[in-house]
Amino acid sequence: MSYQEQEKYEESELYRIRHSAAHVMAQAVIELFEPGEAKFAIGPPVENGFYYDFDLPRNLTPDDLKAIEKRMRQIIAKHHPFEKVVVSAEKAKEMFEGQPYKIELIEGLEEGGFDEYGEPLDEKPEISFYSHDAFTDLCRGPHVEHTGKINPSAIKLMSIAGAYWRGDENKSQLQRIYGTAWKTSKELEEHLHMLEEAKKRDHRKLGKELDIYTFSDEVGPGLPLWLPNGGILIEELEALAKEIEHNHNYDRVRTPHLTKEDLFHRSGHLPYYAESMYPPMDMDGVKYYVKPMNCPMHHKIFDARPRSYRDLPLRLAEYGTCYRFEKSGELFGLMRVRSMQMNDAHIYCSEDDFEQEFMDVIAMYMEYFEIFNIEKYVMRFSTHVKEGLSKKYVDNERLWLKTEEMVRQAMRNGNVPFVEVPDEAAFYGPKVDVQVWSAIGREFTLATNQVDFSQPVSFDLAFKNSAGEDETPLCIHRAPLSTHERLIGFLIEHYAGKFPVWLAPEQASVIPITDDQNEYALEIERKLKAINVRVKADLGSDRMNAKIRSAQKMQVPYMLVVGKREVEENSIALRLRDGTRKDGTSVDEFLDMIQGKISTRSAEL
RNA sequence: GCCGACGUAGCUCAAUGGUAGAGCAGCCGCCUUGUAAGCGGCAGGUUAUGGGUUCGAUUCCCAUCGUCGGCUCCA
Repeated sequence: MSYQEQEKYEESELYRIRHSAAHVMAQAVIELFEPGEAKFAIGPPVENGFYYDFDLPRNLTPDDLKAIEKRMRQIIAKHHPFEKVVVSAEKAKEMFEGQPYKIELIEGLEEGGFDEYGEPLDEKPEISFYSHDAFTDLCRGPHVEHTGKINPSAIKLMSIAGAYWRGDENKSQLQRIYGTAWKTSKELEEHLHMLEEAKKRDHRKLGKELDIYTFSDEVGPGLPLWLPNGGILIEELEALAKEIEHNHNYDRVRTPHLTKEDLFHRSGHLPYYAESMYPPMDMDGVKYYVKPMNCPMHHKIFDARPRSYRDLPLRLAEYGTCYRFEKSGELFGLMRVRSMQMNDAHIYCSEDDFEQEFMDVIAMYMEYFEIFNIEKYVMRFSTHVKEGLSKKYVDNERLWLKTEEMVRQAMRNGNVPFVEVPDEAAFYGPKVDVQVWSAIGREFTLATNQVDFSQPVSFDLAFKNSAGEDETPLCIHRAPLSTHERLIGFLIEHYAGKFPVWLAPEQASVIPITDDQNEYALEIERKLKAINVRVKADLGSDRMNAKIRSAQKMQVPYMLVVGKREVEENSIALRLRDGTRKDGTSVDEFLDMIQGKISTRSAEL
């Protein structure tokens, strides 16, 4: 669901159904325990369903889930009406005695401060309850008229998960039950089918099947090993990035993986980012850290000699390898790893040049998105919050406000739609991220474009302006192609393994029908290799059908079937990955065609 | 890191308180084939690791490691 659609969803019938289903589920869960034993927290509708969080005397099991679902159907069958009452805060607290989470919510509402997610509210809301059958919940609604409006054959409890109260890892951990609810059983089935289909695109599954990457317990969690096919993807992506960056006047640099501790103190990574860094290693009493980001080293390159305004904007690019100590539970296939190569660059510019440089990066996003046919994404403008200053964010409110306004204006002037998200900035400045979704619906930041007003100061970076005075540059950190890891994880799912020809690890497979055509197949292989096509003649003892099948499974874009006829005609029977056949294609014609597809990075076969 | 589930051959999965079996992949042979699996054979596992219970553990228990579903966090 996009952010824009959220407003409409809250007014929909489906939203009321799901919200009501959450209440029914809560009743069923509470009934499993002695009165007062089960504490319940919140239970909102979410995309495709709902959840409810509980604090229970014991852990729920999958068998409980079945029992809860069964009980829900009984409650639904009784057509209990949902009734709303507005009450005073005192009365509300009285009624929820022994329910600490509810009391906390009521106190939040009473102060007019926060909603059920702990988000600040503009005005003091009324306190209302919704009741059905024997269950009453603090709730602002809305609900369906009665439980019978929930279709008992269109609901399903999906999973049990842990979740922190108010999303705060320092608070108690609750048990969350996720459910899905629809209007009809057909919609439910379609949803479940869609989840199955999504699993087939999961990059962890396809990455294995297509021999792209692997993990080894001995190497370590979150440290992917790229197989040859993955190596090809990386090289193609780097070639693309280098080409585009060349066109946008970037200079390429290279920096080491290790740095002395002091550099990261100066950059602010220590302490702001320390939690995500691998612990230091000690060399003769000096501490070294593996780098979680490339920026400090690029700053030193900027500072390698005195700079003039004539040097600016200075754009330093590097596919830098970084290491971040992500918490174990945060790892996720290729999308969230501990070693990564970033499509990194740092742009040093004057304030006057800022808008143009920032928007040039946004334009670069668009160039890439066109090449990859990426259409579903959201630009997120992440800003600081005052309370985070000196804790999560460098302590300079004036520059935060100033740079945030610069970004806001630049995005508006460029007519780029974005959503603004407070309290998600980098420690050194505001940023615009591109959010995408994995096949299984998990949200990820793909590209990023960040302003940094802090590090240039702490690194004493300066250039002589045209008046001959020292001026501090702004720094833009940007990664339009994300990291190889996350981008490739994303692309595997985006293409469902069917990479465009230019990216495909194996671009063509020559398939002789009998051994008599082996020589001819090798000749075609040679011709293709000569124009740098990744091709293999499949001379194995399998029958042609089996060879086609294995090429199909590896999503090879072109299968060149050659039999007696083709040898005589100096042609190929071309089969595209999508099943299209072009028999009698001349060899020269095919050479031209594949070369064209590759050189233009065509999305078409 | 936290809550929960899971961990059998390269892959997908089966079985059992008496030291495991299939399909695919691999290797060898036969077949010489016209657009998604030709046939036969061989080989492959200290059942993640380390303890414990037991006459006996892969199966039961504990710990560790890893993976997965979430939470937190993020490129």
